Amino acid sequence: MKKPDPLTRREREIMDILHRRGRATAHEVMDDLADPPSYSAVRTFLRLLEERGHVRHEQDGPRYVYTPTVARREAQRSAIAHLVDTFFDGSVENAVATLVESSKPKLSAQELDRIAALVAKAKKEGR
Amino acid sequence: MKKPDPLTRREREIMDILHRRGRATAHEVMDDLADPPSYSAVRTFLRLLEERGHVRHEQDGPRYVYTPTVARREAQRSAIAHLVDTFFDGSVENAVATLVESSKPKLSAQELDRIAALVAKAKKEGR
DNA sequence: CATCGTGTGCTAAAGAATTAGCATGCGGCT
DNA sequence: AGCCGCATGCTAATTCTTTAGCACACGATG
Repeated sequence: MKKPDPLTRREREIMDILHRRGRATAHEVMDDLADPPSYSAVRTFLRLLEERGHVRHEQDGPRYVYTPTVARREAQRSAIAHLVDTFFDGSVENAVATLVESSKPKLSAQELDRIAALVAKAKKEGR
Repeated sequence: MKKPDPLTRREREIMDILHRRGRATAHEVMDDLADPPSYSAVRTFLRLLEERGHVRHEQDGPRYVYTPTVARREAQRSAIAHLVDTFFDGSVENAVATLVESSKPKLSAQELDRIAALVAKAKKEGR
């Protein structure tokens, strides 16, 4: 069972940064915040997030480096599931369509080929 | 110019519901909330969201029906952009891969064909 | 070995979000 | 007409977020 434990605005922002970077110190998180509060405040959030199990830290020399506890793969999956459900009426097809069409910079021929290959592979495996 | 005007937790939840449903009354929004507050509170949020331009209402008989002001297409695009940036390192290709692989129920052969067609079309147009 | 720089932990004040309650209006029914 | 049901608008209190400040530890440096 999961307990959603909803994140607040700042917490969400910080988690997004950690997901984007994979791992980060308090300073790095702060640098990535659009409208950062004090260093002290950032650290408080990281500590809180750790207490609630969203984040873990490891010591790197004198400082802490934080990483999300949820595996990247899992985080990706659930983010995508939420997106498809919320904005695409559950239709993966529509989501892919928008993804491919509205991506910028435009996808290169190579990328499109790789995507096509991947779709073909899914089809083969699907039967 | 855009002003982010960050949404709070409840506001985000409510906007998500509106995006999912397209349009909804206060009661319907409330029904979709996992852990709903009072009807009164829900209405307050809708009023606030309207004041800040996220939502508009039209009168339907005796009651208000709310819809997001941002066009669905736009909302989809920006949600996707954020997702790709946050969880896929900017790689549309990776996002599509995860989308196709981890979708459940699994995509049907028909759906995969349509996706392939759409990728092919993008390729043709891209040159 | 004192001092400075850079790290952490904790705490409490300031501010924003979240919530419920009350007043009010309108239409239908008896 | 009076009353009930259901809608809205507004406001104020509570609760949770968000923030900064202070105390302390450790290593490097002069």
